[in-house]
Formats: sequence, C-alpha cells, structure tokens
Amino acid sequence: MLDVTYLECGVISLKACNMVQNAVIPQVLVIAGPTATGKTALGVALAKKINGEIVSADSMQVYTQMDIGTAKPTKTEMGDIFHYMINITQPDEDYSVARYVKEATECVDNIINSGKQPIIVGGTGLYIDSLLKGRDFLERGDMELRKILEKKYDEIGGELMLVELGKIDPVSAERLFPNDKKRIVRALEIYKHTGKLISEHDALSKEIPPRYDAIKFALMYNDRNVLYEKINKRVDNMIENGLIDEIKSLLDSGVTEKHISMQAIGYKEIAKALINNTDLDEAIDKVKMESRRYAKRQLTWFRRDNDIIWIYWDDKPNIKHGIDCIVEKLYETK
RNA sequence: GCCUCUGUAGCUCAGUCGGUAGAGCAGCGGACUGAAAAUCCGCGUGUCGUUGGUUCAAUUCCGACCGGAGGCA
Repeated sequence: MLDVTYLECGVISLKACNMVQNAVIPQVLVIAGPTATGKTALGVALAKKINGEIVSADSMQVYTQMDIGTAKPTKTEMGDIFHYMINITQPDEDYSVARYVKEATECVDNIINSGKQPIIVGGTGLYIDSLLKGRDFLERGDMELRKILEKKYDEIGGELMLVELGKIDPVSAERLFPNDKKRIVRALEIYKHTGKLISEHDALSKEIPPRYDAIKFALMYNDRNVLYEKINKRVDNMIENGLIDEIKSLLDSGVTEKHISMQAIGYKEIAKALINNTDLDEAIDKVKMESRRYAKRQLTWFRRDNDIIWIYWDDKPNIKHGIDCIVEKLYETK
C-alpha cells in the first residue's frame, strides 16, 4: 500500500507525541460523515495531535457571510489550526466541484510541502472523492447554451430529450431518467460545447489512479435517532444564534434564490418564508426535516465507500475515543 | 347520566354492499463526475381500539366495553 515516493512527505516524526511516534501517515487523512456528528471538533483535535492542517470539504462553508446556517467553525472551535477552503467566495458567486478540486488540491499540496499533515474534513462526498481522485471535469458551455437546452427540455419533455441524447451518447441516455433534467442537460451541453461524450470521459477517468492515498474515517451515532435529535437541536440553536438575521442581511445585500448559495438547507426555506411572509415556525420545521434527509443522503454516499473506517458514538461525540481509533488505525497501516 | 359522531400505517384520512386494505405527508433503501446542503430512482412499513356474537369467512354486520369529539341535561 505504501511506497517510497510519499514516505518522504508522509512520515511524520513527532518525538514529543508518543501516541503517534513512528506512525506512518499516508498523504491525507479524511474525516467525513453526516452533518452534526462532530467532524469539526475531531478534526481540530487530530490536527493538534499530529501537526496537521485542515482542508474543509463542504460545499456551503466556502461562502462568506453564511456562518450560522452552515455551522461554520468559529475561531474558538478552530483553535490555532489553519482551515483551508472556508470563506473563499461570495454568496452571490456560484461555486462548483471543479473549482473546489483545483483550489483544494493546491491547499493539500502546500500543506504536504510544508511538512504538515493534511486532514480533509467535511460532509460533501462528491468534493472529497473528486479531490482524492484528482478528477478533471469536462468544460461546460456558457449559460446561454444551457438555457437553450433547458428551455428545449421544458418544451419537449424528458423522454424526448433522452431520445436525443441517446443518438449521440447511448450510454448516458441508458443511465439517466427522464426527470433528471440537470444531468440530461449537462450531458448534451458538454457534447455540444466540447464534442466529447460525458460517459466516455467518465470511463476514462476511472482508469486514472487516485491523486492522493488516503485513510478515510466517517463519524456516526450508533442510533440514527440520536443523529436526528442532534440535528433538530442544532437547527434550534442556529435560530437562537441569529440565523434569521443572517439570512435577512444576505437578502438585503442582493443575494437571491437563484444563487447556488441560497440552495443551502436552512437558507432556502427561511428565505422563502421571509419573502412570501409565511409562517417561520413551519419553515424551521422544514429545515429540520431537510437536514435529516440530507444526513441520510450523506450516509448513503459514505456507506458506498468500502474504504471508509466508521467511528461510532453513543449519545455524543467522544473526541478522545475518536483520536484513539484513528491513531490505532495509523499504526496498523504502518 | 342520556344522545349523536368517531377509532384503519408514524400523522391526516379513503375503503371493503362480509373474502385480512390504500392515498398524501412522514419514513426507509439506492444512485450520483463542473448546481452536490443540488438532482434523480425505488419501497407500504398495518393485531383495521378491545372483546363477545352471527357467519364457511368479520376490519366491514350486531352487542358490550375502552378511548376521543360534540350536543342535551
């Protein structure tokens, strides 16, 4: 599993720290898992122990001014540990996986070059996988092309759009469902813009070895209901901490429902209630429900990954236990 | 105390002229390659309040009881 090329940057020697002395650490460590499972706290604790720095893998914490609703780590929570990929763009600017891979790769490389240990912490599975695998993405067309295709989709319907796609990319057409407007339009858009087939590109990129070797951990509670309780409580805390004002000021500053940042759970439901002047308590309940569903989708994503080592909590995150699990694993892979 | 209505999935409710039941929401499982906190696909999870009676057969009809709502006192 290990080879010489990254032993050089992968070995950490912390004489002061008996627990991890002589442990061989792969290029990157990952702490993933659904929302509200203690990733931030464990990430910081681990970073302190092994001279690490954190690269966030969170599709919404990239935006400034969205602090409360994205559960962005506070200065205190971060301790003295540097966090990359947080607050790197504006809410009225649309971010994407492709940009994430490009920028986060630089961060990881810089950390490695500085002799520290990169720790990727976050719940956006696509971002984590894309970063580790070093995926490249086919260039998309401009918005105009996309809008034309979307309009056509609305006019002729998904079935016929799939027939169209099938003529140029039968593999993709076979895979997709008529209602999956987003992916159908994307496949057509990329073909029209680059002349390449998204299915071929995907197949080819699967042959490329991953960019980073990683040991991946994911956090979860033994009992799903405990997770859901934590999520509900966290939403209540967000409201207490001023989430509604945060959203008001975003709306005031010109961020609209069209912006990707406003697709964030919590933001979209409450913004809608504010704009339509409907019941806020109902919106808050919806935020809780959507957060629970999101956590479920995250579980689905991470469960699929057989390399992930799961760390379970009973009623709350136990950081010491988490660190022990990770350190033990690092010895095993030595 | 009497009368009326009501009790079916986690919730709101359909339904069965007697042959063990189905919608919405919730929930669960899955997919995922430039929106991913997005988007999409699949799946009823049930002592039909309890207990007797009639019947080949009762969630359905009848009685009693228990719970809920309303009305009259």
